[in-house]
Amino acid sequence: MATIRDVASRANVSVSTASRILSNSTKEKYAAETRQRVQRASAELGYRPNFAARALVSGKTRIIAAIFPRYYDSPFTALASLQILAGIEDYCSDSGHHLLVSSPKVVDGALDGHFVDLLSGGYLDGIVIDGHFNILPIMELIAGLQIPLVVLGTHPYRHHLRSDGRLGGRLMLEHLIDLGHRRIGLIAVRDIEERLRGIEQAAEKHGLDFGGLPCELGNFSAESGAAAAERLIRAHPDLTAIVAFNDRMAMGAIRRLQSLGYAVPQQISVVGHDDLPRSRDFSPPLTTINHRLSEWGGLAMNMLLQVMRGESPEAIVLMPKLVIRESSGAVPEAAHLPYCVG
Amino acid sequence: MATIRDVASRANVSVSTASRILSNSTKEKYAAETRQRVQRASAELGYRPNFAARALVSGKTRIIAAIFPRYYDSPFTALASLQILAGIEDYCSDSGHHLLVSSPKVVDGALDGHFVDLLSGGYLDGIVIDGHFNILPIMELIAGLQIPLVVLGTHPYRHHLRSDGRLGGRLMLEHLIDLGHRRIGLIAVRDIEERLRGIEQAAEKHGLDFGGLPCELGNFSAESGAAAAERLIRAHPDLTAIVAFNDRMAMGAIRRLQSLGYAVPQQISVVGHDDLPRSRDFSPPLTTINHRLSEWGGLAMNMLLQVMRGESPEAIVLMPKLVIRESSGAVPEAAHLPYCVG
DNA sequence: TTGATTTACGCAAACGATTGCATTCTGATT
DNA sequence: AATCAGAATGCAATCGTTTGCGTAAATCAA
Repeated sequence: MATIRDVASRANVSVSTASRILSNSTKEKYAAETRQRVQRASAELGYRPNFAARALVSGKTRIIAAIFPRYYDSPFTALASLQILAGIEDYCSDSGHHLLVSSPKVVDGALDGHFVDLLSGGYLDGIVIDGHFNILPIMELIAGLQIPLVVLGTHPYRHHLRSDGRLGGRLMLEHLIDLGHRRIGLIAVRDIEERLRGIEQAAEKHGLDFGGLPCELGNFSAESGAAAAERLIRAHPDLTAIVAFNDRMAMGAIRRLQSLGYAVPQQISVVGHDDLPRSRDFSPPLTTINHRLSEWGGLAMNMLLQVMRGESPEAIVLMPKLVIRESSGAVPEAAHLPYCVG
Repeated sequence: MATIRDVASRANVSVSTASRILSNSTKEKYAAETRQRVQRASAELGYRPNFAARALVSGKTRIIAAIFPRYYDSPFTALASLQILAGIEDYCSDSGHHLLVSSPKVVDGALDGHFVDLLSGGYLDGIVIDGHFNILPIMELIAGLQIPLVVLGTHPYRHHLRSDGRLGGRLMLEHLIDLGHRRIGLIAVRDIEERLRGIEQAAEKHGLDFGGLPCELGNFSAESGAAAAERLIRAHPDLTAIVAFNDRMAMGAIRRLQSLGYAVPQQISVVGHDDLPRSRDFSPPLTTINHRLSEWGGLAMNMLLQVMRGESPEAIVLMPKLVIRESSGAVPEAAHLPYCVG
């Protein structure tokens, strides 16, 4: 590979002259003729500055990392991660940066050496980290290194970006309430506190007894959703609607309900959460909550660039959107009978 | 950040001694006591070698790139890319490397400067590139740079890894033939040559007139699959099976067939291709071809490491697997009637 | 005792860029 | 003629490592 020395000697100038001309330094004046000679020599040799040398003197690598901590065994397998990643990548190259992805294993709060090397070795100019789970050990490490950082998710950090989880919960329940539902079952998941609080909020606002809502736990999977739905409907045959904490569980629930003979949404409505691509093609198409994931990457990257410039951007809290499709409908007439008769 | 100079002076040794001890150079002998002093100083200061300095002298960055060229506007949105990426990431950190992802835009065979910088600037120790589309311009650039490379897909390169597309096609059709189907429609896609050849091969082997198979074109989307299926069944009401070139089109086809009053698989069988995660949960669960994508990342990374060590590993051609589920079944009795009666 | 080895470590030159501080040159001004 | 300003360019230090080679001290063989 041609070095700047080669360019300089081919253009009959000193290395420093070549360097300044090639980096478009406007501070120094150079004769137009000299500029041309250097540019031409550079082009002829196909010169590309060596990135390591540059990084060494400037302290900048133009590399940005997207960190998706891995707690169980799964890396960034979730579709959400991919969407975010794609968004970041887009803006990354637009701003002249390269994107490095890392899924460090966090075992008992200890970070593996390889990952510490990445952060402490000066590889990175900036970081976007998925903070939907516990990232304390990583945050501490980064704090000591002063690397510009943006956190995605609920982790409290000055520069962060998240969706309003509580609003997400509220929208789900209020939608059902608006449709006339009162006997509503929950398929929840541990550690999704905000979403539950949103549901509580909506319940209280509309005079529903939150504590009295039947609730079963799932683990995100379709299978767990199916099982939970079956437990719910067996214990409470009068339910007219179910709120599932994610789309996969909602889909599992719907399939199970259907095979138990319930029509969705004619007899029972189901609303999900996350708006997976497939939720639109599901039958029936799923009513769900969209967290605008496709915007995250761009927004995060934009925020990070600001931090890197030394600015101090405000945290961003995105409003999720209710996506009404066909898995939710008005309360069936029969369901009103108990009220009419009793 | 502490430099090796700090470590050296704290341990009262020269920089070179510190360097050699810290990098576990076995060539030189050092007193056990000296070793300890250096190690301790390093630990106390939290020393981490500066990666740029290292890269500058060694010429190695320990960074590997996964390149997913972007032709239309979509980057690595496809689930397949994600699976592969996850696999690569896994093995990457195991071997002490970091993973950088890049989705260069290729416009009229021209590469953007930012991407050229990445390759020519010495950022990378190795590359895994998705070669399912035309990557000639990128390949040329890499060739001139001598960067160890592994190609994923059909691009002919010494070190490559791909799935046997022809076998994938054969398995689909043979499965249907085994079930007794003879009147089979195709929902194909342009530029997927091998898969079609596999189908042709299977047809001829079993005495079916390949040229006579009804065929409609789709564009990968569920919607296009639905439309193609409708055209097929209207033009050829006697079809008992449909081969779709991917799962999304297969699902679209099934939904459309169902809404047209056909039972799948009782009246008509449908087989897809790719084995998406959702295909298992579809109703009916899809019979499809699995290309073992989850193995790709690991295999590619392993091959790349060999190339980086100067070895010359053989190309790998993976055998896809037929996954039989419930969207395909035996030929309906009625379909045999024409043969019996005629 | 002397010369040859070995052991344990330090000196200093790379690697390829950037950049503060000269230095040279050309006119213009006094 | 001397001085000076500014334009155009070069010198050399620097970033933090690695590594070839040199060297002092200790050990050993004869």
